Amino acid sequence: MKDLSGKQRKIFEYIRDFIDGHDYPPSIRQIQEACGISSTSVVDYNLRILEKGGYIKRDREVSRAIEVTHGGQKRGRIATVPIIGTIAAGLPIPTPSPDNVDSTDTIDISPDLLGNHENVFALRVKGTSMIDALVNDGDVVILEAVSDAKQGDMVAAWLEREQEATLKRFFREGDRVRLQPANSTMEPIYTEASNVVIQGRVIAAVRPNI
Amino acid sequence: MKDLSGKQRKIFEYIRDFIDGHDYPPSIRQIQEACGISSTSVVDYNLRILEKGGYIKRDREVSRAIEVTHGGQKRGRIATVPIIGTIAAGLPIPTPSPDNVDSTDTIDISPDLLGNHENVFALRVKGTSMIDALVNDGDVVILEAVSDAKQGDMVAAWLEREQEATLKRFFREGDRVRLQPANSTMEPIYTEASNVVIQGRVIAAVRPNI
DNA sequence: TTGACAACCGAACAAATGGTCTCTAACGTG
DNA sequence: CACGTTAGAGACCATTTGTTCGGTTGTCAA
Repeated sequence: MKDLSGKQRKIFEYIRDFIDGHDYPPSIRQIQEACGISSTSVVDYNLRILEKGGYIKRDREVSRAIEVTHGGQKRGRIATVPIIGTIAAGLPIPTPSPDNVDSTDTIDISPDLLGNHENVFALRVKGTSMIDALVNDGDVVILEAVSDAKQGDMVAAWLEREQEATLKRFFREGDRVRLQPANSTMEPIYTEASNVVIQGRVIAAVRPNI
Repeated sequence: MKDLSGKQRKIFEYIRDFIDGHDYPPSIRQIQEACGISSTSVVDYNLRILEKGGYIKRDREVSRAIEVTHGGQKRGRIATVPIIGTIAAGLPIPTPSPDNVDSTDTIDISPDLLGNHENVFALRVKGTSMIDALVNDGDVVILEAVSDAKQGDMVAAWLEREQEATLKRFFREGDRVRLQPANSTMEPIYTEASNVVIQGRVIAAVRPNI
């Protein structure tokens, strides 16, 4: 990155930022204007250098055909999941609503982490109360908003009588429910089906910045 | 997605695939050819419908200015991290080398999960032996290849005498080392510094497909 | 039958755009 | 100084490209 002149670095960063903002690359004349260059030939000249250095890739004769390839980062499809609140033992589990989904607090993940689930949201784990689900303070759990669960699903559930939130595997056994911790060395809890309100199905968990 | 004609869906999918392949959008005439349409005006006609339906966004008068916006998925920078092997108690921890990094087994994550670390690789967790690090069978841990650690870093370490891999927080205490599990209810282990080979620093963990 | 309308075709236009050519200026090297 | 290289300026050209306009076809309801 240090074998570039100031002008070249400026061009490179402009292209990168433009793509981030517009989802398509800038034209040569847009680069020219934005970087205060007086001729398209100068832009072309420097783009050749950038291409030779492996910073970008160009398809000749095709407009806006600039591809940024640097830093091991490519561009691809990402899913931006809103983090609508926190989950902790004593707090009710937030549910997605127009009030809290347009927040600026989001997490970007790969779409294949989502499968093809819809109504996906995320919760930040507060405290160590979910440790039997193998998630700790600061972790983020990705959930699908559902109110029913199949056998063995990992769910976020609210226990009415205990007034407590929990993450467990769900097993219906007659008119009772077994809630099994992810950590197999820990004991399950049993309760009546009417005491369990399912708020979402856990589809992934992310632990950032360890 | 069902209020689209066959032709419109074909156009939409072509645009999406083209962007995935080239990192810049196709021109109207490229869409025309690829979808077997006889006139550019038909493409324009259908693009207007797609835009009205919220599937794409267009900047008028600008070539290749098509932005795909659908399914909550946008496009952005992603980091593709190679999964170079598995980590389990009794197995040596793989280290990145040209032999095993160009594999097809990768995981896509958001770059801000990485910070600005370099030499990043990933390991798939096998078995439940890492459960005291709050990671379970099938989880993926993201590591930075380092051979030294600061106080409190979460590291992947190889214990020479025990011939065992482990994920723990690292604390140097004189000529001894304390390895502290992430689960604070579990007990640390103490050993000599010479018995510990640090293979990497854990920077994130992902639990897919719960 | 008529009219409205959606979908499409073919052609043409004007703007946008990439590339190239010539010419300068600065700089270092022998 | 002569020479080559690098960096840039300005003009120009040929495509590429988005857009528009008139016409056509098929469907369906009044």
